Amino acid sequence: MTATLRADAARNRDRLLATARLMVAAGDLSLQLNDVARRAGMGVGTVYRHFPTRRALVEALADDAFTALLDDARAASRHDDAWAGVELLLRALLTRQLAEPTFAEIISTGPDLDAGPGTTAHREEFGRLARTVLGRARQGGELRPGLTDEDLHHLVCGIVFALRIGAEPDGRVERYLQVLLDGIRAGR
Amino acid sequence: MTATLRADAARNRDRLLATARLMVAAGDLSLQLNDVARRAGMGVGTVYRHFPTRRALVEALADDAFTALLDDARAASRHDDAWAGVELLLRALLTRQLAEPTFAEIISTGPDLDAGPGTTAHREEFGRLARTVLGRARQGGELRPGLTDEDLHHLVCGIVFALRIGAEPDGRVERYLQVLLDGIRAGR
Amino acid sequence: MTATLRADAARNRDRLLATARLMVAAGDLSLQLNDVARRAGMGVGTVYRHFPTRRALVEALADDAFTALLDDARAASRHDDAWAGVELLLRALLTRQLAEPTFAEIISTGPDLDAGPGTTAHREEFGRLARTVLGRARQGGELRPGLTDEDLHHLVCGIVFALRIGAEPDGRVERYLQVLLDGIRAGR
Amino acid sequence: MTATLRADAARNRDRLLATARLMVAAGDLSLQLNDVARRAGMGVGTVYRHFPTRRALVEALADDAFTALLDDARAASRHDDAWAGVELLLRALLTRQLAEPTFAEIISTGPDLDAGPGTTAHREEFGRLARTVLGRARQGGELRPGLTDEDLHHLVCGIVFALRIGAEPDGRVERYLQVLLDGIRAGR
DNA sequence: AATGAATGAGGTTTCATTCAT
DNA sequence: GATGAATGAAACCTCATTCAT
Repeated sequence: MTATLRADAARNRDRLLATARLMVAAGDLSLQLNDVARRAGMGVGTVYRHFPTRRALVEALADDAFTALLDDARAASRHDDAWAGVELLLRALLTRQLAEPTFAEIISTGPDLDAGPGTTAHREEFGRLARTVLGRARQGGELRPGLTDEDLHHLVCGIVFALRIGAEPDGRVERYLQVLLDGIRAGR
Repeated sequence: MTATLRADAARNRDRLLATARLMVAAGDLSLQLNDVARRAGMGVGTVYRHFPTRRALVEALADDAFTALLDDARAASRHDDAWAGVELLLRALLTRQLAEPTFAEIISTGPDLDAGPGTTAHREEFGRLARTVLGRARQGGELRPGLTDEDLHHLVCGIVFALRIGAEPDGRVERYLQVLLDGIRAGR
Repeated sequence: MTATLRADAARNRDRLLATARLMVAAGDLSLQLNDVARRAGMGVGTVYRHFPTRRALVEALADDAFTALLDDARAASRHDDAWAGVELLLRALLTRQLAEPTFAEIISTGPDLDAGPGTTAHREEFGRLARTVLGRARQGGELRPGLTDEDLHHLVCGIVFALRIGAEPDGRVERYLQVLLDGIRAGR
Repeated sequence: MTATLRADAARNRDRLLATARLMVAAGDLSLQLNDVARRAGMGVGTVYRHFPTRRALVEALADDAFTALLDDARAASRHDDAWAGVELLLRALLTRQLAEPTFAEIISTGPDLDAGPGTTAHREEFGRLARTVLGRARQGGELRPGLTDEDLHHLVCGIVFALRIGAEPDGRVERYLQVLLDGIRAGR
């Protein structure tokens, strides 16, 4: 009984997430809960039960991307070459945002703001991994002095923003990323 | 006669702009027209007469900054040293946005979107000046190859975005700007 | 479950229609939706949910009258005497409009104009029935030649208009109707 | 001095009337004073000075038609044949309204309603003339008994309304007028 | 747990009229 | 007399959220 209900609920949740993902993919980042409900063919109440807030829905949508980023970051932290690690880390932070706009919304926001526990945990874990990766590069003198971990985080988010403006031709991603990497590399 | 009347209208317009500026300074970028009216102590109709649209108000607020930027850009285009010109240009584009968030909103948006004629003219003029400045640097081989004028425009807007995230301590502006300048400079 | 809920919604809809009918009866044909909401003691949103447009409300109000007219027209089309059928038809078209001003509004308007599907269907059905009734009279040579179905429709609406002007004493309805009937009858 | 001013004022008044006539001819019967002012290239205040009310403007626009109708009515009253007089009168009442929609608005309204003195005088004069014309026909037994002067007035306005509905092909005016004339003629 | 109708605050917009200049 | 900016009530409509069923 309860089991069946839970299965139903889980199915609903999945359907909601799928619908929301479609909307985001279609360029609708507003994710108004009424809207999501209608397109998912459910009552608004159901949506509010699963995601009491737009933010909660966004975090749920972003979760996979965040998890994937953590994997990337772990790989980066295990890389032999410190600078290669930095490059892997930043590239991952960049491309995960590009692939999932809701994740960009979450990650380019300060840590506070009524985030769910999962998001907060993810964020902290990412902070730790980034510290590792960037710390190695700093110790090796490969990272331009004066740049904090937050600086790099923000700069990558800035690149994401830059890429969102205007059309999306050619190799902008790679081009902008190289600009950033060259800009943050120590020395000359 | 008409002059005096217009003086009144101009005074109202100025008061509206001042009120709106206060709101922006207080962090309220939404600039809802009825809100502006209430805070300025005027009837809604008056606001709508002067600024039929939020966009119109934003453009009016941004106009001074845009004009100032054009001056900066002209100065940059006259600078003896090509690279110094680039630096002046980008620094101006950055700091004018930081000083006036409404200007950032206008300038980080594509050229189309129902912009007023003044804004469009400004934008075109800026495009010309930027072409001059960046063209010189390109010819001198000082600019990283492959970067278009638009790329640089977008990258600066990205830096603005990066700076808006999180608190605003220390010399972040200078730091990020240097990262950008180093990243876009040609060669080694 | 859903049934009960819908019962509620239906009750609200009915209350709205009743309120609107009172307003019309009181001579207020403007039927502004916020007004209706206030008088019905409901939120505006509720009204807009049921009737997204003044037009939708008017059509709903007119619907009963329209249905009744169709019954009348069917009866007229089955009458043995062709001319009696014409008289029944026109009298019904006249009196239904007098009884329900919103119906007069709908029926005296061209067929196009964003009408709901119900209204359009009614209108078409009425057109068919009228064609039958008037066709019989024409074939029997009882209808003044040269008058189209539309002419008669318009003339009846004109009589409605004539009756709306000035006070409403005596037997004006009957008097004007007889003028019309004599005017459209063939021959001498 | 005052003379010059008056000349100016008169010119303004004429320009306003001309503008309003254009608007009416273009199908805009709303005649919002703001609108008229803008199109006439004058301040609203000027319009309000000349025509304190939409109604005042409408009456001014209708005045010529009303005067012309009085001439027609006088001619009708002098006609040898009583019934021909009736026909002239009603035809004039009909066609003057068709030619000048503002006149239709005035004449199809009850006599009271804050009408200006000119309009009231016109209306009374028309009433007298109509009484003469129709009285003669009644005495000759040519007018269907039971029809009052007001009835005929209203019926003609009804025909105007009927003609306004739908497109305007062929000889609708003549057709509807004949229906009316046959309908109101006495006997069989 | 699911539903979706109801809510109503609050935004945008129009317009007839006034009144300072 | 002429001007037209100012007014603000009031219409219109949307939307996030609640809650009865």
